Amino acid sequence: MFFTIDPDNGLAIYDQIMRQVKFAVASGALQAGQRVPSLQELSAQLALNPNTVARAYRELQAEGVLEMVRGVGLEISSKAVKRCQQERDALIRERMRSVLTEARQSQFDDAELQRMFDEELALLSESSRMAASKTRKR
Amino acid sequence: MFFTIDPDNGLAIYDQIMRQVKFAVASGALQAGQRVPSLQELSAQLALNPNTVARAYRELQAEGVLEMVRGVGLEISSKAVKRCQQERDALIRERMRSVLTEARQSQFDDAELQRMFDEELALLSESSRMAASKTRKR
Amino acid sequence: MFFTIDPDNGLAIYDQIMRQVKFAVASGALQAGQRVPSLQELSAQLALNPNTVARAYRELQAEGVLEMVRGVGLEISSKAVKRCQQERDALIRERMRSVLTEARQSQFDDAELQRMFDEELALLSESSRMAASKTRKR
Amino acid sequence: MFFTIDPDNGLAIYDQIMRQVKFAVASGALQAGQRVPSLQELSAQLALNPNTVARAYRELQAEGVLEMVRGVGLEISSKAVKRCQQERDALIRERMRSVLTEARQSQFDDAELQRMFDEELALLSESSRMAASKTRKR
DNA sequence: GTGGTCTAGACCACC
DNA sequence: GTGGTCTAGACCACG
Repeated sequence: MFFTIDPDNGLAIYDQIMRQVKFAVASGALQAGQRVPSLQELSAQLALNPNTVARAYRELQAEGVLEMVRGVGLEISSKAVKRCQQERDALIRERMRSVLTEARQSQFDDAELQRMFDEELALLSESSRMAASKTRKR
Repeated sequence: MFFTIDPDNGLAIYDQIMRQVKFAVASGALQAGQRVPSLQELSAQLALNPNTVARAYRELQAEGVLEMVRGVGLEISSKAVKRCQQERDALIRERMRSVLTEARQSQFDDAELQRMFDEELALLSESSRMAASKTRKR
Repeated sequence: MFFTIDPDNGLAIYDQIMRQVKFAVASGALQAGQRVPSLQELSAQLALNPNTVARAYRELQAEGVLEMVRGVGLEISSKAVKRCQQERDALIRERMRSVLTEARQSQFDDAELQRMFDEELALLSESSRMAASKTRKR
Repeated sequence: MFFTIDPDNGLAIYDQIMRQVKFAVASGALQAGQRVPSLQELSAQLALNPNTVARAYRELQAEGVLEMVRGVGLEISSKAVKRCQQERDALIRERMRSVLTEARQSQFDDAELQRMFDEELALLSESSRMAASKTRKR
């Protein structure tokens, strides 16, 4: 498991950790029942204070994403997977709606929006293709 | 000028004011040279602490969107219009890109994304049509 | 609002604060919309670190008992009252059941239990009467 | 001897073991002089870390409930029975008092409390009757 | 003034 | 070894 933290992100660090855990669960990178890095491990790896990681984990427990196994550590709750996926999908749709709403208010018409959508999608595919070929070369 | 403020928006109130001013400039609702409501007027109208409005206006001055005219008040800078439009367009494109990026990372494929895009756009057109017809009836 | 904290209670201090807030809400001592003491006030009054109080308040927010009003403070959510009452009642009934269950397993019969119940209730009424008369004298 | 352990009980596992041993002594399920399962047996049976069982036994020895008999194992101390019973009774009375106190503070009046008491007792008798008839059928 | 976040480091209970 | 709790004190954003 690798997390990337950006302290200047606007989002609180504990929140970034929470999101990345949920995202990993939703995408299957973290399976139900799988252990999550210990407080000590993760705080060392990310060069953070253990309390910061502890807060993220504590709130993930409160949300039912993580479960504690005494003397062992924290692991992904089996009930969490579906919820994380739904949460992620709802989030994306919500953001899509918000972008389109704002664009419409700014007098963008459908054709312009479709063009912007296509351009960005193409750009994205391009860059992911490049990343993939880069990986292959390694 | 009518602004709508949502205190539970996550965004700071002063930021919401700034965005709405810039948005109004970009869309032509506020023209260059036009006066902006005074601190007292706006804070009273929005039931906000004058400090909050003051901060928004102060930062808009710093960005060159507003200009102080002695004995008159604050008005829209003539240089501001183009910049606000560019800013708005860049912002929307940026957000579109960010949504698509995140969606791709969540294993959405192009077809699904196009479908979601179309659905949300249709929904939006529908609701704006309804709003329009409602307005016509008044 | 007066809270009493016992550091050697077994329960975490932040938990004691949470319970007492919920209890005060359930019993009507704290009304919906009413402000709760600020972090600084309460931590000073209880001689606690502000972080400890902050955690209690943060989790009460997460549970929907408190709501933040920016620049003002935290206040009792209107939706919280009923939930706090139900929570309190369920808790008491649950504990009553647990005591009776354990007593039954220890071969107490109904008559003995009823006697113990009456004795303790009488004792309780006695002591509350004394407290009341003491208060009256002040 | 059958113990039931609930890892998510709030109570520490070693504490649950201690309570159940004392409870069995108080109720006569474990007689004075009777041997208690060995560390290995009990830890295997309950799927627990032997250290956990060891700690429970160690503290029960310190309290004088268990006695080490060389070459034999741990057995129930003869002095333990009365003390366990008293402890149990005091515990139950204490918990009854605590429930009633809290209920009173929550504005329950005597009639309500008596009703809750009767209901829960009836429920309990009901369920124990059902369990008994179930056992008879086997 | 309000709360929010983070760091640093302590002690504890449990396995 | 695991996480849980608390303290002390810093800095920031917001109103």
